[in-house]
Amino acid sequence: MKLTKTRRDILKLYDEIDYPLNAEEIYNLLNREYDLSTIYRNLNFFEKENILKSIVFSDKITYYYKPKGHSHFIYCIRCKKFESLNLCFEKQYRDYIENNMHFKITDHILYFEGICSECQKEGDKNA
Amino acid sequence: MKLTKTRRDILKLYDEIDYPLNAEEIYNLLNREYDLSTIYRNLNFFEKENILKSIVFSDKITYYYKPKGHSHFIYCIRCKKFESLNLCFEKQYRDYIENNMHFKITDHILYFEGICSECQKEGDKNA
DNA sequence: TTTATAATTGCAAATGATTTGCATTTGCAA
DNA sequence: TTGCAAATGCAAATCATTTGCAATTATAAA
Repeated sequence: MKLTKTRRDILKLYDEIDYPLNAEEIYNLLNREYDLSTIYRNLNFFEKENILKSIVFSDKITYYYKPKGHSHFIYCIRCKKFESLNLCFEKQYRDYIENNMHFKITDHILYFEGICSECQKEGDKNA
Repeated sequence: MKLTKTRRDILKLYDEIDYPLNAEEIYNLLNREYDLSTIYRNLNFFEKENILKSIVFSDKITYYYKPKGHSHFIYCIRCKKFESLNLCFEKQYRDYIENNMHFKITDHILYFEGICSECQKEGDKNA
């Protein structure tokens, strides 16, 4: 892999940020210094290389995150922020699926959506 | 809600089919009798009315399914077919998230992707 | 260090799924 | 049966994402 400035900058972002980002957000976080298509190309590249993983939330936009351990998220549909979910029954699912359904699992996606505690307070005020 | 022929036909489809379908598939299953935009409008309508639920798999296309009990799926990335997953730790997740993270959950998505047992056999032959 | 070259970039234009405007049609309540 | 809001078909628009191409750049070999 050719380590270009664009790639270095994207990866640096993900050193600091452990929640999913979409292409537009990355484009802006890097001060629009690189072409959006270049961002897209690199995100695809990183996904192919298993450096990043993608996920689509209810807004139907693709987000990319750096997988670490069990990466599951809760997405606040009001403030659009993520929290990590540190609870995972993946092993139980995997055992069940592989043993009883004879499926060879390549990927799994789990996320929750809702309203975070902060936004619930806001809601009390505004509602 | 106005029960039009289009809507009746779409709902009839979902009486027989319990796995996710995308707009194009529904359009074809109904013999292209209705406009694609009408299909889309109705799928959106059904989702708003909580009659259908949508999910995006790795092909980045929106699929709609009729939720019944715990609707989780395993998607075969080779033959593009679905199987239902009858195992769900939703309650455990929900309790944890609501009690420890004080999130009010509105939705959750769980699915696995991989290669079904049939396609694994095919793979043996072709590979 | 310079050079060769394949990979990467920027820009503009294309794509594909999905949405929308508008004139016409259709369910359904009165 | 009629009136009207809601739903439809069609064409055009939109939005995220991808692609073609000529110019640039990172890296490995000389």
